[in-house]
Amino acid sequence: MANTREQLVAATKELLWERGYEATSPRAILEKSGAGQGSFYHHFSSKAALAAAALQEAADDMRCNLEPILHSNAPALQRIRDYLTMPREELRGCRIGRMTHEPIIRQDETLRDPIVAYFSYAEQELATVLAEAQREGALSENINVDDLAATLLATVQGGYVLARGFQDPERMHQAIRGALTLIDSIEQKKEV
Amino acid sequence: MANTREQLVAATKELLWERGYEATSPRAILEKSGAGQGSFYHHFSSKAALAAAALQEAADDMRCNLEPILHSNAPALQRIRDYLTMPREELRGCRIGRMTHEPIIRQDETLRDPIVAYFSYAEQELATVLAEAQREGALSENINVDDLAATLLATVQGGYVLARGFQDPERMHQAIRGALTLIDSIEQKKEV
DNA sequence: GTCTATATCGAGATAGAC
DNA sequence: GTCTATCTCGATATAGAC
Repeated sequence: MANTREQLVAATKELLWERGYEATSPRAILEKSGAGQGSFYHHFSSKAALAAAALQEAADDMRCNLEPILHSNAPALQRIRDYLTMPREELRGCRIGRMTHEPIIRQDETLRDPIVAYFSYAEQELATVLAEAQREGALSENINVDDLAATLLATVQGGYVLARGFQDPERMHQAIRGALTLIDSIEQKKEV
Repeated sequence: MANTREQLVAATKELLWERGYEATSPRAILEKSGAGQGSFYHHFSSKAALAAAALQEAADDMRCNLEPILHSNAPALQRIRDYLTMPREELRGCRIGRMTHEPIIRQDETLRDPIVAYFSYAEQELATVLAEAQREGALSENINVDDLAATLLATVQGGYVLARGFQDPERMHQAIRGALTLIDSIEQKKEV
């Protein structure tokens, strides 16, 4: 079947999310995907190659989730709030962010590429929307939008870390609420 | 030697920081510590037990680093800034935070305990200092200090994630700068 | 393209001598 | 308390038939 390959990738996406790279064995991938031993190494040269394909897909998925939120019709600062409050699987962690501490990604460029690509995209997009907010007069021109974009991204990533650490989704919500409060505080209200 | 145990723990602390739990093998611990096979299982019943001891020490170390910064003579909000800008090994990641995505911590309470303890301590301390800032008149009473404490902690944890993802320490600094800007923006200056 | 068999290696732990 | 020998298992990959 031509889509055995797809099933391998799909299974790997799930397992990488749940367990990370180190803890995901070819055996587990075969079981989850229903594929056989031979198929694995026919379609991919190694576990790392399969993981790279899976991570690439995961990053693409995440971009697709982000895109409509940051490009809606809402005022720019509202889109930032929408980003912060979009639904997340707090306890599963970020599919991309959770990979950053795996030893492998320091050695294997192809595995780090999707991570860099996603984070670059997200930071860039957030910064763009923040710049729009400045043009709309909702945000002071003194704010460095690149820095703030990084802060927002970090808050979300750190929110996952806290939620995982405490095994409690509320911990991420708390961090997000704090960020929302800060956004509220610096918003420049229009005269009425 | 009585301190073979200590050397096992010290080596494990390093390896956990560098590679995490899954990727740290007993073999590597033995090599790094210079201890022998027998010593390992004499002093500890399992890899998990040794890791728990090592994590506990790491968490204690981190508390010791935090304590003087958050209890200095500086004004409360300055102590918050000092926390944000304290030196960090950006590319190594957080010894505690990096563990949160390891599958094992969902099952093993003894491994999650030091994580929960450290994060609880940090959030609590940050919230206390923020409340002091409110009493000093530097911070609006409208701010929920628990939420903001979580946000700051998350920013640092997320900063590590970004720095690791990009393999670039500057990414954490960027996130921190954004947070500092937000703190500046909400600070209530005293009349002169 | 997929299957089964097989190979190599290291992980994690135990046993019993010293 | 430490050593060496040993055990079992799974991770990762290869080989060659179908």
